[in-house]
Amino acid sequence: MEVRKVSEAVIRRLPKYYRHLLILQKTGVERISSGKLAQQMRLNASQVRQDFNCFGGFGQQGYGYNVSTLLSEIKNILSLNQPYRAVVVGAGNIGTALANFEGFERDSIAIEALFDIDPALIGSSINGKPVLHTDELETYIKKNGISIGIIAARRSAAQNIADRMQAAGVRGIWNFAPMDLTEVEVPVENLHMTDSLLCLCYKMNQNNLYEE
Amino acid sequence: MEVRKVSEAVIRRLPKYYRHLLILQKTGVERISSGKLAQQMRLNASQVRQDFNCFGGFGQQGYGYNVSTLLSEIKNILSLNQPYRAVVVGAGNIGTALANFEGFERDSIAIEALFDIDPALIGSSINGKPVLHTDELETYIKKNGISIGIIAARRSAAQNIADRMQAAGVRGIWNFAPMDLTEVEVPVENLHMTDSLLCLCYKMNQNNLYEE
DNA sequence: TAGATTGTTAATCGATTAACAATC
DNA sequence: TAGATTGTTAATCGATTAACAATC
Repeated sequence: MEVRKVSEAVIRRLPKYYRHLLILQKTGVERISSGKLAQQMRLNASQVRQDFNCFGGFGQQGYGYNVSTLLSEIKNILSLNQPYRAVVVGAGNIGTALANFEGFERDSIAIEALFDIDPALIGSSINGKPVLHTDELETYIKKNGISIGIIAARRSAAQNIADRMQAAGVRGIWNFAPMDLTEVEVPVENLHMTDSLLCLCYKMNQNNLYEE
Repeated sequence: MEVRKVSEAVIRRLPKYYRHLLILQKTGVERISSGKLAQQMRLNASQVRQDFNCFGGFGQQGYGYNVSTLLSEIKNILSLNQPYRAVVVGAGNIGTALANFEGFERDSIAIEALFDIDPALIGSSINGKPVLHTDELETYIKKNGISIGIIAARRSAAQNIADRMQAAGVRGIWNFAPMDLTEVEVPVENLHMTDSLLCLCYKMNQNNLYEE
């Protein structure tokens, strides 16, 4: 299975396929054609086939795709067959919400600890996860084989945290701080909540009909 | 200022311009060229000019763009010159984080109440915002002129909530539930946190160099 | 005026969609 | 075998980038 440059657009669709296939499997659907899948997900059948063929052909002419096979292939493409250990820096609203959220566990992504500089928080725990002083970040990452660093701190601290996470050896950074990190070699996924909300404000005031 | 179909890609860049210009203004920068702005934001100068020209020309040949003017134009494009009242359905992790988050207020977006069906939560308040029973959703939206509905409930409830929000008159929906809403006429912005995390997992396992 | 930089048209690049031969 | 549907190539569409005349 030879993987070439996969476009960002394709990558962003992968979790959607994954989600949808999980539902299909749970519903007991055994096979699905690109046409049906496209219809359900509001995509184009050609696009679905093109997407899958970025990673090799998982289908069978005249039959379609076996849901379980496809699901496990996509799970594999997303590298969800290995566990991930994560830490969150910033035990504020977002950090707390993430620590309380159980949904990542299905994908074997476990938040193991939080870090903050607020003395009132240090030593406490959130959903059973310890809140430690940010000074201990590097040591903890190294000692516990943490591969994902989550930045849920204020903007002004984000770059420094990213640098330190990277130096300590994380393999990826999930950034909630509303800024673009620079000089980071590991992959960064930004999740800027406010940006999304502002896009909504924009769209709310366009008189375009939102009905493709 | 004649506005034609603005592409999704352009729309998604608008909040980033807004954010960056806010910083420039705060730093006391008075004017900026498309070239400089592009460099700072890691975009292309032509792209920057094209983007702005979707909405009319805000610049001046030989000078560039006045930061304050440009900022206020973009603020205007994003329709941030009006206040928005919002409610959140689902007073779980995400709902609580949103209610506690003060960052939206700068943009005059105020979360006024939360809704849930858990009797243990109803009657309480989060960051001064009441948690009400979801049965009261429609009444509240109508009575208080709520324009944004935020869905932070579980997947299985999301479509129903969306339908009810829309019927009650919200002008836009911000959806955190991991599913695609259907039959909604008002604009919907999806924010699927898990999708973003899964994209990170994908990228963490590609041996591409992430260094454009 | 000369230099800088926009607004805008044209060229390029990439992603989506269509078409169809291969084949289960 | 006939029908269905993939994998894949070709066509189309749209977004990004380049180029440059207009003009401050």
